[in-house]
Amino acid sequence: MIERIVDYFNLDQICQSGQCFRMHAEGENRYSVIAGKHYLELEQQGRRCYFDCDEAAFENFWKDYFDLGTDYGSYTGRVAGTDSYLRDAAAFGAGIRILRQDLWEMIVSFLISQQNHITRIRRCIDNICTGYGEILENGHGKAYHAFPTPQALAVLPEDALMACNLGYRSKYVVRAARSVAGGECSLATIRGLSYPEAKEKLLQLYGVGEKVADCICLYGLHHLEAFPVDTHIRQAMEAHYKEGFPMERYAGCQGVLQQYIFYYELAGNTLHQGKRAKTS
DNA sequence: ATACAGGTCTTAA
DNA sequence: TTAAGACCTGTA
Repeated sequence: MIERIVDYFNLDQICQSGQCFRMHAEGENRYSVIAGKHYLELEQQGRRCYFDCDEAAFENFWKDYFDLGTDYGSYTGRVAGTDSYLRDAAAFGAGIRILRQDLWEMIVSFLISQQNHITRIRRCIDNICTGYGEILENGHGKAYHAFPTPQALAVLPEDALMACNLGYRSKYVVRAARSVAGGECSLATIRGLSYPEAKEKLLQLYGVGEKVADCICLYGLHHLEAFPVDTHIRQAMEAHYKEGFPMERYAGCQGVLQQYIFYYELAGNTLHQGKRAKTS
């Protein structure tokens, strides 16, 4: 068990921020995460965070995964004092981090994310993992499934994943798997590219458009200049940035700010609706 | 009930 | 180059 004091780190916010679909709430302040072949349970009490793993696993994997070497105050500190909306959003989601997730997992996850609710995205991903992911065992003897490899999905018929409730996204995922397994799309190459180059490569995958490519760049390659624009961000832009979002001012960390805005729109609105539901 | 969800592709002008 | 339609399915 590793204990760390962490600022700008909030597991509940990270879990709900819509970037990781394999992090689950397990109980009061407890969460589990599966990433690659790794499994972790962790718990947070205020600034104290307890990672249920040994020193080596923490130092070699989880520290990087949660981007714990980065001071997020260096991002929030750049927000213009006059931009009260963005300051509110950054304060609201102050514990969010851009996780450093696996590229292949992000390609599949965000192919599935299109025209979909977060709750259902999670279920879809659970389904393909239990259906096609390697079975592993954590330190406590509990079984879990790794994310399916490109090879495991590449051999399926294009509509096979409709059984996992992917709907019309099934063919996107299977074709992406074939591109990667067949070598036309090299993950290793993409990892070495700049943001514009990586995005261009990703756009060649069937089913990957502007928005999904940006999500993959942001969460799977940690290109913080990627700024995915979805329906929520679009609405926020129309409401608060009619002249356009100041990309130049925030050059190099637009993606982090996008995440604050996204979470603020999503979780902020949910809270709002919750209040309304109670009074009506 | 029913519009819409962390969009993209296809087809038609 | 732009614009409408189709697409699976289940939440809100």
